[in-house]
Amino acid sequence: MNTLRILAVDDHEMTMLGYKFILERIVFDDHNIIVDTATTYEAGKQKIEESLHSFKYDIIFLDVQLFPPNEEQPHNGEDLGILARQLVPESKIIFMSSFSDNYRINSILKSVDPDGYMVKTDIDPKSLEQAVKTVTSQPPYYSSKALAAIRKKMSNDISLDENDKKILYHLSIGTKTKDIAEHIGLGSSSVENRKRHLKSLFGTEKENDLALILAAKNRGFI
Amino acid sequence: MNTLRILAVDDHEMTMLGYKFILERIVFDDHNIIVDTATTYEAGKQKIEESLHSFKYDIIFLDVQLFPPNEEQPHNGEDLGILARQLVPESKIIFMSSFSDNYRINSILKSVDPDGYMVKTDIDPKSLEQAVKTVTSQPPYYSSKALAAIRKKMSNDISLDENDKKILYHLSIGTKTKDIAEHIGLGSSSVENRKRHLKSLFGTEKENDLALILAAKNRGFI
DNA sequence: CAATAAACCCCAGTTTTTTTAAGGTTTTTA
DNA sequence: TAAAAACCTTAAAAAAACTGGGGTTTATTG
Repeated sequence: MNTLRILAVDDHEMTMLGYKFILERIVFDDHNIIVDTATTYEAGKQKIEESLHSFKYDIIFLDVQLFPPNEEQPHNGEDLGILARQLVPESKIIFMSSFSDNYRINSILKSVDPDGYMVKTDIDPKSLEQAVKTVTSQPPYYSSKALAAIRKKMSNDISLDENDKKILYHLSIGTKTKDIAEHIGLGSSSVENRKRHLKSLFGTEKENDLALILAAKNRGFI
Repeated sequence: MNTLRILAVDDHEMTMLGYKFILERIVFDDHNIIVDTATTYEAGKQKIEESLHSFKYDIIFLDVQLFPPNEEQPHNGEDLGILARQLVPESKIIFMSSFSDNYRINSILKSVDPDGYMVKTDIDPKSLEQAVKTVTSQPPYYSSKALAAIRKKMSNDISLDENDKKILYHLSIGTKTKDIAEHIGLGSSSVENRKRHLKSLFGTEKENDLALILAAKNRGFI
């Protein structure tokens, strides 16, 4: 009878409890599942550090958004994921995110390369169980909506450099062109040129920024 | 009692029969599953065209390799997929491939964007059933090894243009540098430059082509 | 509604990147 | 051991990207 140790980090106490309840009920070979929980970056970090010298977590569930989306966020789930990868590279990491925000998904898949990614609306007892089992035997596990986003990205051949991606992202959150120029260290006419170029890539020449943003969203870039 | 119509195309008669046997046994709500088969591009094409004016196939399974890998291949599974997409865009297409050849996977995901992709060694009654169900309700379905390849691709931030990809591909199949130059319409010193550039991107400076190829394979480009 | 700011467009000059050709050295192949 | 291919360096040409300026249009805002 082995023990499968899971750490779940989510800022909502109640959803945490839900996860714990479901996860510990999973029947998995002759495994005994124990779930630790944390609701903040700090607490999560501490749990992981403590585990270093005793048991190590087999699976770490991380909420991307560890704060209400207004206040200053010193660290988010992505940071914790990067940290966890360094400290315990053998632990499987599964991200949970409320929105299927492609830009975020893409970014996390690159920075952390988690063993699993679940969009919250896809999460239910069944998918959780599937995630745990898949991740331990043959990762990765991506939930249905995550897969749909990944599919979009894989199926289009537009390749953008970092600056183009940043421009798209900033456009989508309403940053002004002149401020975008500052952010990425380019002159504003360069940004204008790149925007024109992007619009031609996405087939929205002569249209407004909204059309560009929508096209980029459809293709999985934002 | 609905009918779910499936077409399976694979050049091996016996595996075809295996698929048919398994697929028709799937219990799926109150669906009745009927499987048509074909063993060549031509036969597959004909079945699809015939279906246009009667029933249409809900799912089309396609083997990528429709020929023994030596002879001249006028058309392969990928071509048939592209054709099927045009003729019956509402049909779900699932590719089956013997090797988890990343270049091929990437190429098919872009050209056809199938609703499913299964590496043959992943295929068994369970995964077939899973594929059929997932693809009809919330595509896509990617088998375990396909997912692993996709994960590699998503998790690395090297972005190559078409020419670089082609160079990598040709290197991997042993095309000579001077011939590569012809193929992609560049001078040979450009190809040499690009190769140097690629080697630096993949961290194999000053090493031989094999090292580059291996690194590119590991990152999911070939 | 007017005034201001931002966005947009076009141009011309500059910088950077990519391609190319040529000549010589090393490695592979036949 | 020749011949072919690959490789490297260099310098020049070509292409692409960036920049700043000036003028027009569109949005914002007081």
